[in-house]
Amino acid sequence: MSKVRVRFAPSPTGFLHIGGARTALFNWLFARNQGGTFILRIEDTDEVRSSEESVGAILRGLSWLGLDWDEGPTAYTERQLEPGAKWQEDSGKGIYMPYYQMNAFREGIYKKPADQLLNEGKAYHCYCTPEELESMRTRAMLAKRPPKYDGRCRDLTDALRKEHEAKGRKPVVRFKTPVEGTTHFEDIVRGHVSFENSLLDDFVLLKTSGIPTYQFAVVIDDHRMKITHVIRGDDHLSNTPRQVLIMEALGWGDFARGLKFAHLSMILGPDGTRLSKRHGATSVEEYQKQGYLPEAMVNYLALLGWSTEDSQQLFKIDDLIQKFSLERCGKSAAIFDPVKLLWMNGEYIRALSKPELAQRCLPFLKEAGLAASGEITPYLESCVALEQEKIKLLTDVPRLVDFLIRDDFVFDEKSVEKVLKVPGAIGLLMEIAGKMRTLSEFTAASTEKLCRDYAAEKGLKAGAVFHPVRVATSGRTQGPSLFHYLEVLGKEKCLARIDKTCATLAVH
RNA sequence: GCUCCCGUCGUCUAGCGGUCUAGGACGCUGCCCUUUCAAGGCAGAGAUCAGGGGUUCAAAUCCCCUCGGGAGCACCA
Repeated sequence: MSKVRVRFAPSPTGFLHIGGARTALFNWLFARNQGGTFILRIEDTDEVRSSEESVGAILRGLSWLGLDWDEGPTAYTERQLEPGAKWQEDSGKGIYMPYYQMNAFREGIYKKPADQLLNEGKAYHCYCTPEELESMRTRAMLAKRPPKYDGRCRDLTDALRKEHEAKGRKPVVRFKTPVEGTTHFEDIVRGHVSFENSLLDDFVLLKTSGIPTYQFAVVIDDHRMKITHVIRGDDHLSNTPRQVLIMEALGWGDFARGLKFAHLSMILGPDGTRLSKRHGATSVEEYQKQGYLPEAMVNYLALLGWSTEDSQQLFKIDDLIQKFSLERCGKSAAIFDPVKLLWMNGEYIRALSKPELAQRCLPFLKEAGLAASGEITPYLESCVALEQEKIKLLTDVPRLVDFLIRDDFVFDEKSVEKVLKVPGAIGLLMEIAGKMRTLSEFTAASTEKLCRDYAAEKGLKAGAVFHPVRVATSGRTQGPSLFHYLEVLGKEKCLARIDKTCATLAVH
């Protein structure tokens, strides 16, 4: 049994979206589970839609998710792009370079097999213009027939060929699809799949520019890179017979028969249609910006179309790798549920150690101007820790800890109205402050005892003391555990805040 | 239009002929804990297994049909 080799082969025509990330993840999990090789290949043969920016976004997205590849372009983290430089200039890593298809094209990698098919009469030049093809298609549609190419250039005479050439027409290379027979292949998630060849038309292998089409490049590269399993979205299911046919025509029947496919179900938006921009965030980078943890995203994505027998929900990454299998991938499409992702993110945030959590929050704190020093101080770490169980998104943090860091926090009018602007509130606060001043140890335990004793002494409910203290020191009725944040704030600040509140209130 | 794929609680799913009066998770409801908000604990509502025919002593599980959803049919990938 040869070693597993899988690839994730995105086309750089946009950012890394949720569906692509899921495909990449399943490839990666399978490779890691099997002790195989995970390859990243950039399919940039679309001259007009491919972009430098997209390559960067894909590399960045994969890195963020922790999906490292064994062969492919140099990782984003190892190679920051200098201005003006191109990702494709990167030599990458691995023994089957290049991993950018346009680089392979420049090296003439696709020309040889195309010539072979041409010479053996398994492919031919087609001189039809886009206009001719278009009218062919509309006529077929009107006649209620499948919009297929009719094969008119299959047996072009030399004279006709010369005539086209004389007019300056550049040919494409078309594959001579067998008109009869059935093409079979094995799919790990779908089982045995077969298609009638008669349904397929003579599709294009090489464009007029000489650049290969997806169908052709994929076959050449999968063979070249000795891929053993093709794991991709099931939107490619009906492309598969074409690819198998090409392999057989090239004499790679053994390779074709050994190749295993796994067509993963699609991910849909909440309304059951294909996930798109109008469903909100669809790129993994947007989720990063919104404060999701990559490990939560990975865990959530793994559960979209894959499950264990006991429906386990939370997985440490090593656990996931160990339990993952293609056989347990489902066939039906799954709807992406942002609510469950959010829950899972909270789970992962709660599982983080305090220093780690603070570190993850740093970019968001900086952005909000709450990390003056630019790094995590012990004080900042304590502030974040106070809110840990409440955090669903890292972007929640600045809002949550703001009052602990800035002394000019704003008071919530409703809270002030309800809790402080009541008879006796100022007196109570001043007395509490007076007692606090005498405290030698200013801890959660000591301040709590102080407040409880005071309440008992005055015959008040504990809440009647706690709430004014909370609003006086934080500006609102909602927040972390009162005495714990008082301890973090420290005696001096607490007293200053209570005094200031009393002074302000007394004026009105 | 043609071809292919899919169809279990609102959602992700377990189930691979009897152990299913269909299990788990998110969400939802209630209760408990509690200084607030969360978190946590407990309980509950929620699926005649898309519908209809078969096969079988026995079907969510096997077969057929219908319906519904999705995908593909480019010199895009």
